[in-house]
Amino acid sequence: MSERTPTLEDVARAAGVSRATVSRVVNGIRNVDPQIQERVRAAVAATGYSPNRAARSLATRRANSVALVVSGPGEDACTSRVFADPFFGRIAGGIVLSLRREGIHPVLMLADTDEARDDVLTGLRRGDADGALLVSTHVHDPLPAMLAGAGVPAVLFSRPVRPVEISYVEVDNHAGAALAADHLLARGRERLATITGPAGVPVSQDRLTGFREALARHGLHRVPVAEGDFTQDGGEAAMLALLAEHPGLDGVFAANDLMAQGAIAVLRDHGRAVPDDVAVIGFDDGAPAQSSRPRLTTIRQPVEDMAAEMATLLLTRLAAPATPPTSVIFAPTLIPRAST
Amino acid sequence: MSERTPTLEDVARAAGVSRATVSRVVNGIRNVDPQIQERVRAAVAATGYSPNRAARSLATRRANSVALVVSGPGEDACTSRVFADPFFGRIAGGIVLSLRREGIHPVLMLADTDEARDDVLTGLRRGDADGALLVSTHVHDPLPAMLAGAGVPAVLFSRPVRPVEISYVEVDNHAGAALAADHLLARGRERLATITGPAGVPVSQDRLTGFREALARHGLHRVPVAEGDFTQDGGEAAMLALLAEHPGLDGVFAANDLMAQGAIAVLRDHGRAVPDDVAVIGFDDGAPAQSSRPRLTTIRQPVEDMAAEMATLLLTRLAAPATPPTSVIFAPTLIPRAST
DNA sequence: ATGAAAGCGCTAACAC
DNA sequence: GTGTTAGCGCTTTCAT
Repeated sequence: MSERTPTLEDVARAAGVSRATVSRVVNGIRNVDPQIQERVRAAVAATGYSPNRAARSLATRRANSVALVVSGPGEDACTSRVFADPFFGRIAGGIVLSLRREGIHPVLMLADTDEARDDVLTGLRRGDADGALLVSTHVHDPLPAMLAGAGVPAVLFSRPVRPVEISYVEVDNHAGAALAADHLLARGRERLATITGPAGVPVSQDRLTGFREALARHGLHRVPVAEGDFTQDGGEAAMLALLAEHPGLDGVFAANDLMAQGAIAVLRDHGRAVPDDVAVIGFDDGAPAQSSRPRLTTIRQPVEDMAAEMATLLLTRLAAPATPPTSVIFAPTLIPRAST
Repeated sequence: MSERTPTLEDVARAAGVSRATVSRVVNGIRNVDPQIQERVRAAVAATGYSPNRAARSLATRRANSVALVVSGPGEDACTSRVFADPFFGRIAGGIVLSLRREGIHPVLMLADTDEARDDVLTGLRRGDADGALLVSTHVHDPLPAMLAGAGVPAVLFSRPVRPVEISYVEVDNHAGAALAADHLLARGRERLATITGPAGVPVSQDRLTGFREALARHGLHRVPVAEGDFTQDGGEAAMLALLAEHPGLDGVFAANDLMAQGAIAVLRDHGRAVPDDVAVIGFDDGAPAQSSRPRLTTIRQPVEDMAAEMATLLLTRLAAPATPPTSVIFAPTLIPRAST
């Protein structure tokens, strides 16, 4: 009838052994007589024992948890919108699923201001979590460097803008863009243009150069470029600019799906049928691509797999702290749909 | 040069007082001489002290953290998609922001299978987290009842299907639907129809009866109804059915934005201009509503505020465990855009 | 192979 | 007001 949750002590008493022995069994340490092991296991079941995290953490000096930190721009309105980005959702899902196999749950942190970043860093150094999985939407995010500097084990989604000694996962953006170029060309499109992400972001640059180089291999040089910002509105504006300069274009590669959607909307407004008059291809293959009209041909990033790999990389690093930073690059795939 | 993080003991020594006094100052407990308080504060700053969570939890028997549990259907593919739902993202954002003021970060848990639910419950009972914020996408989710039964403090987003003694926040769905009805009528639409969410879900039912009753007040009875499932595809199918039966309709209320988008796509495919021929209004006001073409008129749920309230309710309950379950209902607002 | 005992860093009675 | 002291529940040498 006691409300107290059972402790090691209780199990030990029930099994007629010492706390140390129970601890060994619970933690799967060898050198315990099989007979005793059995007795202890029975006692654990009988008492309904389950180890206390806090006590364990205190003794081992490990939190046994990792932080999932979202480092946004901090423009207030955007702050909570970061989470609403389906892209983040896919990452979170992949991470949760992967971490769960190890029985650990991520702690959600938001690093959207300098103060918040300091708090996150302080917490991590103090050991609130053993390491961090970082999703940065901020171009010049100082957090990766801060974490690396503080020696906090961390893994990024996407290569940092400035080289930092830190692990990360990334899709091969260059190859993905080439896939898009080849696909448009294979569809017989020749007057191509592209809508890029914000300049200065590695992802944008890689997709642009990948696209350009693939076209160059086919003798196409000087492709029209308009800069977007990865939002639908940005895509619309860029498409307008492109159309004004090159009314005869017949194929567009947008550096992400949202901008592709914006481009399609503008094209339709200007009487261009997609894909009959103009073919459009995006990048990501998130929910927007699958529900847009027409369904969007796109370059798929295996986001969930990448997120799972982030978790794996971090856990590996935690298990063997000497492991040097590692990066894993994933292959993109072409998903042909109705927009090309 | 020591790598050890400073402890209370270190601060106490530096300030020339006892651990207890430092603890009091750190925890803002009165009855400490202002002079000494000052000395302690200085020592804290000098040593760079920051309290150890595990030790504190062990001593207070409180984890000082809350769980954010997502209880999905467990159909594997859907599992990680739960997170990709922008709706969940908005909730998560609101919760993180609200919790942060208290210096606490939510622990993300996924309860998508019976086993996972048991694990979550076990962890919560053991005190891994002091309480739970539950977002359930599962219609007949057993978790709310499990939590209530185990006496775990919890707050739900949305009223549970079966009445359970548990706190929750909810938008006034009935009133929201009435807003939609009144708006369509005010726009001069008279041949109305509605696309509902899955039958059996309180949200669906409330929105349907709210819509019906508002129309009835204006003398309109027997409005055509088609059941959807809150997805865009479901909305498309429902719209097709509606159009087949009632080709002359001039206004549609979809129980959420995604279905409204599906409806718009189908209407366009069938040569109906929106809003000229048919006005469409949705519910939620998430990202889809703001980026669809035409921009979607919708009923806004203040999701972020609701999420923040969830956190507040839980923290209140944790501070005063005797507090009975409370529910807070939020007012929806009409957001007129281009689709009506 | 097992047990005894010393902490891990903090809080909370209780004494003064 | 402040200090002393006894744990919180677990891991981990160190003996045996």
